[in-house]
Amino acid sequence: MGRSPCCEKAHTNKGAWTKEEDDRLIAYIRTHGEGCWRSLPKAAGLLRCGKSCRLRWINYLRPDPKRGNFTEDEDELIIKLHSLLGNKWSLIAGRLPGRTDNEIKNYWNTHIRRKLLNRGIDPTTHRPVNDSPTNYPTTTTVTATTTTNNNNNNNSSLDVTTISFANPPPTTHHLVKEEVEDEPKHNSDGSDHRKINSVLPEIQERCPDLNLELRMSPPHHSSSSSSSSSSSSSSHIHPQLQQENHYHHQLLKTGGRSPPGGTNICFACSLGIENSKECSCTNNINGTSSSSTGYDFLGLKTRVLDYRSLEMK
DNA sequence: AATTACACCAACCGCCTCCTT
DNA sequence: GAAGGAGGCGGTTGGTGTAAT
Repeated sequence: MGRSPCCEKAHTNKGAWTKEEDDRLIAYIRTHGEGCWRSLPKAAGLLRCGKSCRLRWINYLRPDPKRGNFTEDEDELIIKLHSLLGNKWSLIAGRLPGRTDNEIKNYWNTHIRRKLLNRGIDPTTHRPVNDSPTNYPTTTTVTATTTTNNNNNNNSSLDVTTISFANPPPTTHHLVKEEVEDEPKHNSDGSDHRKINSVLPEIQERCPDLNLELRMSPPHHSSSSSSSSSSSSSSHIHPQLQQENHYHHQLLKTGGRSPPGGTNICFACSLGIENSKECSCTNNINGTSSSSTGYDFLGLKTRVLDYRSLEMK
């Protein structure tokens, strides 16, 4: 009946981890690296479930510069991401460097929910609490309207498809209003924020409360002129990588907006699942996947599970 | 000072997805 | 293509600390 348990429950410890257990786990992973969580406890001499080891490592033991209180910027970013992604804590965490899904989930449930309720916003729907749900369905009935534009003067004639997932609600939502008010503050560098912004005015007029507008484009080739700064493939990559840290920092300041150059990525990449089979994006070619160079529709880094790239010291 | 209520968060549980055979 | 295993994810629980009465 049912699944076999992931471990021998009768012979495993539960509850809080002791210092000794932590030390053993750290020592083992430092020596052997992550992976094979099922066999890890036995190999490390731990009476713990493999899942428990994984959770302990990811959430608390792995090297991580960021612990402690969330900043106001992070708050707002989480709210925005949650309005777009829902309870996809791992995806949200992937866009908050140094934060874990569990941490964000807990923080959401204890702080942000209350914060939104105090603002008069339903934390689930991100709409005003007194709005009737019958005015605009929140789930399932997704009306995807697509429009295809042949892009002006590009030789590649990029087809950009805009998909609208939300019905137009009757009232203005103040959360989005905040975003609109914030918008001009961060355009001083002349970067390609307009790629998003050019779409936003109409969207926000139609659907000011929940922006699920996604831009889809054909596979982006390195020679495409969509990247205004450079068209050379390999020489184009490294400067972007060099700017990664800068964008990570800008991310929290801007609340996540398009990077300079406005890289086109596929829908899968935009959701941070660029390695999935849904990915039709050629950013993956030559190992330069969008996880290292791409940005999603918020202009946020699409790298997921950043901790994997952390080196053991 | 004692008791109760509340807030926080680490950890567990079960389901889902992906990968391998 | 099917089955099983392993890892990952989201929801939930339970222990602990703190504030309020």
